[in-house]
Amino acid sequence: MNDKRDKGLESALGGSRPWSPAQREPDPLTTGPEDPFNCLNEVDLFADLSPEEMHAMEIMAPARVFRRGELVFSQAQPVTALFVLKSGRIRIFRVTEEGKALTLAILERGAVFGEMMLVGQRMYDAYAEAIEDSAICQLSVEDVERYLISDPRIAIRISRLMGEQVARLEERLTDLALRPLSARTASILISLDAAAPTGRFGQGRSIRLTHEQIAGLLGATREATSKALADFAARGIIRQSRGRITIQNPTALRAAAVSSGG
Amino acid sequence: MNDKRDKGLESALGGSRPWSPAQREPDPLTTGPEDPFNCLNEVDLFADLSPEEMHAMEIMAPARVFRRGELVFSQAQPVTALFVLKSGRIRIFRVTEEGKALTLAILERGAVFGEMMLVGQRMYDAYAEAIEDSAICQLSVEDVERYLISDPRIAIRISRLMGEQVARLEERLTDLALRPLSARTASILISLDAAAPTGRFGQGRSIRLTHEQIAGLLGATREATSKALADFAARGIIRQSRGRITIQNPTALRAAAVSSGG
DNA sequence: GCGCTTCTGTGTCCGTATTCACAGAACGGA
DNA sequence: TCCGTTCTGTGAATACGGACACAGAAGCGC
Repeated sequence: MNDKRDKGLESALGGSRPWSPAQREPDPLTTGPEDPFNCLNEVDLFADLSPEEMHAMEIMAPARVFRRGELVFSQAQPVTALFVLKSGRIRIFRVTEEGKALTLAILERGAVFGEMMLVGQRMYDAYAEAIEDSAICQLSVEDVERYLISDPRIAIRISRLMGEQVARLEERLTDLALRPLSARTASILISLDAAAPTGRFGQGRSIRLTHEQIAGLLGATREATSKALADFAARGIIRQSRGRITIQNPTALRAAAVSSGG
Repeated sequence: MNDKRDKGLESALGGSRPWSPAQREPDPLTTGPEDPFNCLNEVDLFADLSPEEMHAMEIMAPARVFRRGELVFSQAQPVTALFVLKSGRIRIFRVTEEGKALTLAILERGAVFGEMMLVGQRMYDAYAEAIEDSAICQLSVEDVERYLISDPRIAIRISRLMGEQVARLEERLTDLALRPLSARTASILISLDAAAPTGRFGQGRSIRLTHEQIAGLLGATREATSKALADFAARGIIRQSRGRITIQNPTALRAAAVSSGG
């Protein structure tokens, strides 16, 4: 039975894993402590803290680098900390016994995860994988309990955070239940675009995900997702290049998100 | 476009609505103020309040009766209060433009809803319908803000509540995305049974929902749901009578919930 | 008991999305 | 430049569930 699960996980991770090849990029991860983004700034959750408090927290939060493909947590290494994503991107996903996976979220820099711990929940069956090399700060459970949960300013932020999450999940659930794939694909492109890190300056926004990653978010197969995307591209609604999608015609995309008829 | 939406809602409510026929039951709703369940006891959210505080809140919470089929809130009458379900049952659901509905929850006595308001969210596209005659207390936004959000004891309960909700939603989302209908049906029977109000005394537990209501929770059609249930019944896993399901073989049901193969 | 309504059981047809199976394209590394 | 890997495109067969259409059963009101 454990074999089965492991096999499942392996395929959920995308088949044969290339843990091996060394990284190419100049590795902006190991920049010194003078990094402008010192874990806790830019994180909504801590927005109410004074600079001093922020600094105190930073000291408690050791950063660690995860290579692309590495698991930040899993069932084998369950969540014992609150994570803050300093750089890179993380994919949160769940896996069934059969080895199928659904991506719950793809997080960008500044995101907090492992938040379920904050509200007395376990992260059932959840995995977190670095889809790029990522630097992550961890706050231990003890520190979190001492400094965060007790702080009413933060407590209220936690509530809000959870509330947003509930709203997003309800939306996704109804979409999945009631809308055809093409419409869901359009919807997700819209929200991914909105969430996308504002490209360098001005526009140039683009969604940097592969079809497979998008499929994982949609709860659909890669092939079906590719088809939907190809269709949008053919209609000039989006433009694609390898691992990158740019929205050309937001209006048409919004229309495609509601009307079932393609 | 408004016509369309209204039509959609109507069918989501179950086709031709029987608002008309007067109720039959001896109406336990209009019992006097000495009702043992005075809105706020038995509600987790307020568990930390002292009897005096509880009493103070009760005074602020007028109860109202909703007849079966009535809408507690909708887009037309958006949420402006926190609701506490005193008796009866409420179905929370969402509707798409096309008039398809997904049930987010079916609430039993003691449940709190409209909680999104507590965390600064609107209830987008959400409706609440009484599926039985129900008595509901309402706490106005102002009171909620004054007495609940500011109270750290309650704030922490709110966080927990939202956390549970997130966990449930994530579970449902992955189920819907990755599991076949038969397995989802089994799963939902298990959780409905667990959540079912403990029948009179001892066991005798049973799920009091129609196939259509279950289908609404599953995000499937009534027919497909009926088939799955009929199959379970044929295999002796459950026993059905009109609007009521009893689990006969929990073990087999749990097995059916995981294995995709019938 | 009678009649209406709601609920449940099936049965057929059909459409969307999955599965499986390749082929070509893009990119990175040697 | 060549090679391997990862992505993307597409096609055929299949399956699961949806849509539609009834028929019988169970309650409820009268």
